[in-house]
Amino acid sequence: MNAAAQFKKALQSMPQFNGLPAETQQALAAMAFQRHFAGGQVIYVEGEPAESIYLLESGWVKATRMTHDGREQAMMFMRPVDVFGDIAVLTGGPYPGTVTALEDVSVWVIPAQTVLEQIRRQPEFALAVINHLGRRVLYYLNLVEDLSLRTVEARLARTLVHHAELRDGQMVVPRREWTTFDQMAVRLGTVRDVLSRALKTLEAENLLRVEKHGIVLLDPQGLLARADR
Amino acid sequence: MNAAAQFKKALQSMPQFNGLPAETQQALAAMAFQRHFAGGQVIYVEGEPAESIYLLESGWVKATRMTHDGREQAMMFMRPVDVFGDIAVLTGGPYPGTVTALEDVSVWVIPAQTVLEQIRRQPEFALAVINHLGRRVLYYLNLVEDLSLRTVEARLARTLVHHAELRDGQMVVPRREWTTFDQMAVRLGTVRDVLSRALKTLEAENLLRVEKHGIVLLDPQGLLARADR
DNA sequence: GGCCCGGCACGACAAAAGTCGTATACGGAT
DNA sequence: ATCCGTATACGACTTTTGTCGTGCCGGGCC
Repeated sequence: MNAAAQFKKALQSMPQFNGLPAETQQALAAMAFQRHFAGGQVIYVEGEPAESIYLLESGWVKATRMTHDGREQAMMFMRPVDVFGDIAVLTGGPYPGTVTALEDVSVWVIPAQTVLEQIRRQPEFALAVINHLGRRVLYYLNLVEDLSLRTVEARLARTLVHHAELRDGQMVVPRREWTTFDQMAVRLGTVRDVLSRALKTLEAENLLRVEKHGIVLLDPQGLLARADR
Repeated sequence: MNAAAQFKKALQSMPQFNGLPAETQQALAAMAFQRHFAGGQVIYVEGEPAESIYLLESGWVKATRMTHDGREQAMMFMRPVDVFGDIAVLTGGPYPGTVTALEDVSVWVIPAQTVLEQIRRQPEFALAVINHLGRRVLYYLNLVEDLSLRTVEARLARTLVHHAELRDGQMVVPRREWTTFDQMAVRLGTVRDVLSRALKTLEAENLLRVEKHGIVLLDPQGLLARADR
């Protein structure tokens, strides 16, 4: 499969960008090129001028912000297929956060100009972008609500249930190589110690069990009950 | 001045929506109608199906989310001229938060259909909407960072400096009728007591002075120094 | 004037979140 | 096997945030 075809396939696997006009797909594919990053590598840094949009084809990344004193808050964790760098390009500003590869990733890099041009040209594409941005806002609304109105324990319970998968009859949140407690804490907007405590608390109540390959949710119902407050 | 002209004037006073194609302005104006709400009145409730976008012409409103137990977090405070209800319409879902009039307000109500149609028809308009949504995301990124990485005191210092106006040689954050400590607390994502304490602390350090007509910033520099951490 | 009520001050307390030091476990490199 | 670095465990402690009760103040209203 040639590069353009591979790119289109990735693009189409995003619900929002499925069914775009052929011309748009073609135009984007023509200008996109692939890049690879190793785990831990920084893809771009907050404040850097935005020259391109990224389409995440494989591997996980995180977008974060940091304070001068080193505390980090994850804005998003992303997995294939998702887009990042979009906000900066579409508002004409610098990147608003830093994106780091959590494992080996491959991305498609699309020049900002190409995207903006297609938005002008293709109303369907513009609508898709609008829809995509709207979802982003919804996501952040939820994040704000979470951070402001819920305890770490509640956030934890909530995201666990949300990310659980069914594996031989059990609800499990699988653990990846890069899923350290530190990373989980960054995602929840806290620090490792606090996360660890919350996990212990829930474990003590037989709501879940922490194993090396993942976190087994023994009582999803009970967890949901803890997901408020 | 007739209604359509008045509407267009309001629309143009938003930087993002200034310079839209005449056809778009006309189409929106043709379908827009005006409504008024008294202070304290709810304009729409979270979860309600979204049938229209609102253009805020006069008065302040807040968009909030609440927990079952009554704690409230402001997503945004808005003043003329701004738009709300947009996210729901553009993503095709229900309203993601509740909007309440803080004082007497007048708004223009624009049917969802009209907006979506113009987006399809006018690339310029689509771009403006995209830009607008991008800014929304940036705003929420900052809010997330604030809530997660800063103390109430730092958030307070930061928003005070940010909203201060110069009045006869002094930096002042004017106080409106509806600006109770409770509302300020909702904005900062905390409760009145905590806000009150933070205010006292800063006052004790001669960084500001709380007066009935507003909060005087005695030392904006010093406040900025407290705006981190 | 007297009354009521919303808004706010203040102090005591409780809970949640964050910090720190030390200790243990495990996996990979030498 | 040993060494070493990363990840985690655990307990003590501090800070921040949230809650509660009481009480004061000032404005509107009868």
